Amino acid sequence: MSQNKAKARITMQELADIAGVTRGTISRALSDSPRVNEKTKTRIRELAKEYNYHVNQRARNFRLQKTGVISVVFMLNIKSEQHMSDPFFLEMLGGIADCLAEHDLDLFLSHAPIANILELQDSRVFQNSDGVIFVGQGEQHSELNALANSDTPMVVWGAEMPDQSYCRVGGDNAAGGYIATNHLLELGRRHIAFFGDVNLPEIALRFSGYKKALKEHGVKFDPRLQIEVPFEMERARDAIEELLGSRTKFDAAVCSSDVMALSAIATINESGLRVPADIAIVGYDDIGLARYSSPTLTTVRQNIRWAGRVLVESLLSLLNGQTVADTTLSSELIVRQSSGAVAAKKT
Amino acid sequence: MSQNKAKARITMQELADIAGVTRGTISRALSDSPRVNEKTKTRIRELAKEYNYHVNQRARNFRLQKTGVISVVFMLNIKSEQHMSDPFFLEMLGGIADCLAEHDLDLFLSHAPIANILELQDSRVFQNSDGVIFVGQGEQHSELNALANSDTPMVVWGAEMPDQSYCRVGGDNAAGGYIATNHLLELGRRHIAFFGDVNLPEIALRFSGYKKALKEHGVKFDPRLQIEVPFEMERARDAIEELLGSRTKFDAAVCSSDVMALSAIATINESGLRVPADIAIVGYDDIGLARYSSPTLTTVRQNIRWAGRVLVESLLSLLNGQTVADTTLSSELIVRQSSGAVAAKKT
DNA sequence: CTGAAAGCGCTTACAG
DNA sequence: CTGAAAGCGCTTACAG
Repeated sequence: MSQNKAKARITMQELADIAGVTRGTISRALSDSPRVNEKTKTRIRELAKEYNYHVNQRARNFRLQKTGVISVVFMLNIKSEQHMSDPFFLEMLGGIADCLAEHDLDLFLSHAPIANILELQDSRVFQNSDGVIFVGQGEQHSELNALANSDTPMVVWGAEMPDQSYCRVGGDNAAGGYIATNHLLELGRRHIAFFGDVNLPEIALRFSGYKKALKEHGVKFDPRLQIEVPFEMERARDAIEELLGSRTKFDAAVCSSDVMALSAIATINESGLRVPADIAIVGYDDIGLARYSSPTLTTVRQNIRWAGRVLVESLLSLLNGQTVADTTLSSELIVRQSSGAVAAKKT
Repeated sequence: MSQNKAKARITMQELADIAGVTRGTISRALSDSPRVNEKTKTRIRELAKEYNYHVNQRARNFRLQKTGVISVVFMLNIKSEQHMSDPFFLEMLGGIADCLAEHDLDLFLSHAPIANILELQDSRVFQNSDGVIFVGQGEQHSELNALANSDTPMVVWGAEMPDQSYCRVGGDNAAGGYIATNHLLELGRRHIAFFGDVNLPEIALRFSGYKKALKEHGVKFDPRLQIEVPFEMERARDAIEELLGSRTKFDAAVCSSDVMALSAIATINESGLRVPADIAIVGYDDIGLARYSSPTLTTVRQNIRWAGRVLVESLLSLLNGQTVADTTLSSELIVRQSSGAVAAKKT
């Protein structure tokens, strides 16, 4: 803080004057260079402490032409009005932030929904950081490719894509969609809806898993049960209410996120039906709240916090000039009450 | 991105050479200084576009001795293991981020729980930013005072304190505690528990409101019903289970956050009791999820996103050298199902 | 209206 | 082992 008067920050030159050496020596001593005398080092370190001197990191970073900052861009889907406050994003952010902190890196958060990420190229988002983590692909896979091809150090959370130029970390979405659907089929459900926007690559893969499970169980896919439910809560309600009102028969739903599942449960309850007795629900993500909702949520677990760590470590390797392979995190079904496999302890 | 080869970034000097002027003129033209010829300005702007030149914001900020960054420090309570992923924090972060974006400011997020904020003085958190927003006071009111007294530009979300040197924005906690308790009393509840850690200034004020309401209704305060429930979910469950196991009679609870309330509801359900029939619950904050839980949550609304904006605007005024008054946002009771005032549409 | 020059606070090859 | 000097990419008084 430059305005800090009480503990006015001293400059490297000033410390050099006090120590009777040049800035170069101070700089080397404080970065523990082998090329400076141990005695001098010790003396300088002590003086630094005494005068409360600390290297100005901004000047250092500027000189070094690096920022010490990693940008995180959440690819909020504009159409579905997803917010930063979506628990999935926030848990991911937590994992990323913790891991960056361990590496002594700062986190720059890009906020607003982004129409075209290529426009970010000239913004602070890119200029202020050493690399970028994209969470989600939105519908901008080709733009992400373009960025990666222009040598932007970046890593992307999302679905595996053909012709993908960027380093990707993501869940096994096809398997996730499959195990969720399979679980419901094994519980005897036959009219299973799929809630989610299949224009998003991850959701499309889950949808393929859903169809595969149906097929294996000899259940014919009913297109009326594929609902493009948006991630945003209010709009999710509307979509689900519409389905309920349509009288299309369904006894279960595979949702694209836990938030969507919670929204579905609330909407279903209001219509007078019960979860899981009338309609069984499986979520996706296993956000912290999933185990605390009523009923508790059966869901496909993505280890979100760990995913955040993998994203960071992958990016750092990339920045170190290493080649980094994609990572696919396995998907695991967490069985709780909402799918009807476990008896709810009264309700 | 310095590594960006495909669209190699051009420097101001290079653009100056191209334009046949000096850097000074480029600088002035691009910042729309009245001291440069309109024709020259237009020409330079066009060249900038043609050569894809954009002012290096980091050099600019360095030169200007400002960062264009605001730090946000969440005063996570270590004891109660509160996480960044707490929806309250995240919604607050959303409000702050949106408002900062409008002012073209970046957001630096400090992550880890902080034992002593004075130690932050020499970290990047402070060095990398023009000002700091603290969300919560934790138990470090005097340290916050010390920081403010050393001229750190800062603003704090929290409770009004005597001898407070910093600019504060916060809810009306005493009123909030009062209206929550009063609501339950008017519904006929008489054994109302208070869940929360009264060592935190905000919670202490809500607790005073709780006691005031009890007194007005002639209900004697029962210390066994004041439970130091931590914010963290797992630990909240433990505390609530203990109360349930103790057989201390209670028919309602005022909670210190919605997350705590959701935790309480889940715990109560598991014990075989029902909300609100057996135990009525009132939360605090009105997080997004409050209206989607089952039962939906009666809660004391804090307009969190707006609060984020007020924090930012207050800090910016401070940075402009203005004197900024504290802000107390009013508290409003949002009545939903969990308090038993509204009939749940079946359960 | 525009140029020449200093300087923000560091780091690091180059000498010695 | 340490110093003198250049330079990261800008902005802005000071001249003219």
